[in-house]
Amino acid sequence: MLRSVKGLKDILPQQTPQWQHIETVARTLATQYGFSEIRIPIFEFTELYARSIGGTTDIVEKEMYTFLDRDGSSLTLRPEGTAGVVRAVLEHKLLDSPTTRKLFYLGPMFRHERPQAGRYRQFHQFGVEALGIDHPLIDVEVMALLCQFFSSLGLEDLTLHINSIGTLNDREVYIHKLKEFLSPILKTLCGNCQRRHSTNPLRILDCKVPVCQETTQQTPILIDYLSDNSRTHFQAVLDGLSALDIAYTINHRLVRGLDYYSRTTFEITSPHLGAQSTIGAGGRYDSLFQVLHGPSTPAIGFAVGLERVTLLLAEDQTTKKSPLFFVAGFGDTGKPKAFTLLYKIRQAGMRADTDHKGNTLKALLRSADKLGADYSIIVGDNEADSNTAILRNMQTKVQEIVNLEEITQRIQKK
RNA sequence: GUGGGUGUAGCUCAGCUGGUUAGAGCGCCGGAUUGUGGUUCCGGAGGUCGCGGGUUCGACCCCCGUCACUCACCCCA
Repeated sequence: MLRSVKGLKDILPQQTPQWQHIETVARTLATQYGFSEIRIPIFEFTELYARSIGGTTDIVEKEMYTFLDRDGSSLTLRPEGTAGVVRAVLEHKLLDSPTTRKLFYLGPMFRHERPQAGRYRQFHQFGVEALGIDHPLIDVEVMALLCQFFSSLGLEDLTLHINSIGTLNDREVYIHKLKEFLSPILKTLCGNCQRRHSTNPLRILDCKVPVCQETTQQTPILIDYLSDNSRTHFQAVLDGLSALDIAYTINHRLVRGLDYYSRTTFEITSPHLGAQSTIGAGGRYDSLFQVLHGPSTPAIGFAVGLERVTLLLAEDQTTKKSPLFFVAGFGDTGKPKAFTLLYKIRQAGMRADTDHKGNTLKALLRSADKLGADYSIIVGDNEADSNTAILRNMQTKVQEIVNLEEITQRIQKK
């Protein structure tokens, strides 16, 4: 049997109402907060991601779906949204208009990871990007939107973790201190962390190995090494969150994985998800524009993993649909008349269906029942001859005879 | 890339320490006379027991390999 590719999921008809709901909430809220939707390509030149995400990150090193185009250029399925948005913004000079500096997107991303609960090779993200605004209150706005998105969906028990990883300079100073502190006790750390010490020392902070957690209790704290600017900014963000009554936890270990982050970083976690507990995360990326040869532009954004959101949502997200009319036509004259009627009802904007195979009233009503019809419209030869139809309420079994010409008008009110 | 768990009907699962025709519930299809569904009753279809090899008189069951799914590590949304 042909199967789907590993790590890819079909979203089946039972689940699409839930997805539509999530997407509607995302679009509505983002719009309320002043963001406009942008739709960018699903693949880009590999260079874009290599440069923006960072050459030593796992994403770039081993998780990208990269392939050669016919002319030999290297293309990559987007592993995240920010890089593409920034590219599009630069390409179309969107920074020049105040109406196109706050953008949001919705769509699939691709990473070649080993699938796991809440982690897929094609997954969907809802993300926002606020560009060109340095003010700490935009950080607060973005986090407020993120929190409101989750609460609108009815998610509970979530924690907003926040930290500041400072500017590149701040971090250099800190990383130096950190390595200095860890050097003498390096042997006590796990093998992974011993390696990280030289490659990516910040990551040691969020190592889950107990020994490492223990020893890193005593390490210098990043926010103690922030420059005055970064520190003031961070404090203003925290004050802003408090002013809005948004609960947060300062998490000194929160260091984002992508190279382009700076200063404010945040993450929302749920205790109900197993190992992949982060459902949304983001932060500032003030230097990304320059990395991509654009003008120096402060920016902040977040991305939400939609599959993880669906895992937290109640299964029975039954969305109310408009009533379904089942047209039950049978007999030599009834059947054709019913088919025209079916078309007319649909043209009038109502939801209607039939069963072409059913030739007896019994079989047709059974089909109506299985399709979950609210009303059946019965057109047998008798009805066809008198130009009428029987309108049957499937729940109450109440029936009435309606003239064929008036039927669409008659049921419009149902 | 590394490790653990699982793999029997469309779905959820049963199948005793290896023993011959592999079962149940749900679902699906059909019937219970003449133009009225859901309930009930009756009947039916549907399975290379993931795949390949081995041990055995005999394997769904034991062994090896392989694939798939799944969870965890790594990392991330």
